[in-house]
Amino acid sequence: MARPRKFDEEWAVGAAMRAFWAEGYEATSTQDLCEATGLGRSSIYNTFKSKRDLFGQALRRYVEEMTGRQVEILEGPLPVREKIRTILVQVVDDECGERRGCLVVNASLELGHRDQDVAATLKSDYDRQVEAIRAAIESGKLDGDIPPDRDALALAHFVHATAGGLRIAARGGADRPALEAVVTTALSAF
Amino acid sequence: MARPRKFDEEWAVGAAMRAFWAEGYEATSTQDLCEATGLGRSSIYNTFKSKRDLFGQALRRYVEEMTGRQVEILEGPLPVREKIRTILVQVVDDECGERRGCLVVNASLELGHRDQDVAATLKSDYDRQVEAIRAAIESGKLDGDIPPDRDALALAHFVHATAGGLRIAARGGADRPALEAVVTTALSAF
DNA sequence: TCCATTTTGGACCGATCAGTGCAATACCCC
DNA sequence: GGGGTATTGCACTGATCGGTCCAAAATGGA
Repeated sequence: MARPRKFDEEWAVGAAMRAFWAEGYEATSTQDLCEATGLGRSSIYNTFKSKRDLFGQALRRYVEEMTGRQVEILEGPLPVREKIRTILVQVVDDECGERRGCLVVNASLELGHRDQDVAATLKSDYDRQVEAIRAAIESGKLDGDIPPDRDALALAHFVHATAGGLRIAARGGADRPALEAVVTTALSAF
Repeated sequence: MARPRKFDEEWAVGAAMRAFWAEGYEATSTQDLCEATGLGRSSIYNTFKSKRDLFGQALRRYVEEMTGRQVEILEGPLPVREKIRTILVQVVDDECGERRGCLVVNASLELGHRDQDVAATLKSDYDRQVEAIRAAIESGKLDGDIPPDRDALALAHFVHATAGGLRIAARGGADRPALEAVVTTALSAF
């Protein structure tokens, strides 16, 4: 009936996600998006409503992948303290090694306060992460790994905040030993 | 000898600081800076080398004021746990109340990885903050408020990271009870 | 008062921004 | 193999970006 697409939309969202991830929203121009996806401007604007819309899809893709991976760990077989340690160490490795940062953290600061759609995505991802951590801690109580009087929800918020704090600290100049000290100290709160 | 300035340079840096603080570096245009400072473009470029240079001065002003205030608390008369609590609660109030955020956190993510001068300012501020916290904790050991076997430097990195984590969490949608839970939990690590 | 010197306002610069318009293209169905 | 249709490349838009230029204005010293 008509000329078919030369590209896969899902793949394009992934490529855009990596571009936004590396440079941030404002710093990624539509030209950058063309180069990252390999598409022309027309194809991008024909497929996505706007740069903002494409970012929204990229962000949703990101949280789905990343938080999904995190939930896998939290629902896995490790003792709960090891689950938490794994998550925090992953952040440290991320920031010290490939220095990729986190699209959610970047988006929270860059757009969270002025884009309703982004804010909603971030909030629901926040809730999902905290709930997964809380559930893992609760089950840790049943295993006897966590004292039953500890507030699981508070600990979950705490773990999540610690992960964010590690990322900020790394960006602010903290080196790996400093970050590892943060992880060790955070775990001592359990 | 020559025509005198109609404005105070220090005041202009302060006004620019507030503009960058509210909107971020990229999102604050030179036009915004003119309006915030009340100066014309010529005056700004005659006084400061560039937008980047003005930002550098604004950032240094910010860390001097903010970290100075924090050091005052840390060197004050409170018991050390109360010092830490005060600092963390101040972050919570900041984020929940006036929602001003923190220029250091914003700059870390926006410019820390691509501006040498900014990175150096951030790193030296990081070191200054951690050192002040560490010193407070050490003196807390002498007072018997902190067990002497705790690693003061690790705790200092931890406190600093927690403050950053609170800010990220707030931007990501965490409400006040969640942030207060983080503070309480963090203090339980002492 | 007038000169040397600096600041000031505002026009202006080339570059780049997000987004649009359109003609050429390439495909599927008949 | 032609006709209908969605996609594609690319030129183009108006706006805005950071930064420059220059003439007019304003001052203190002579």
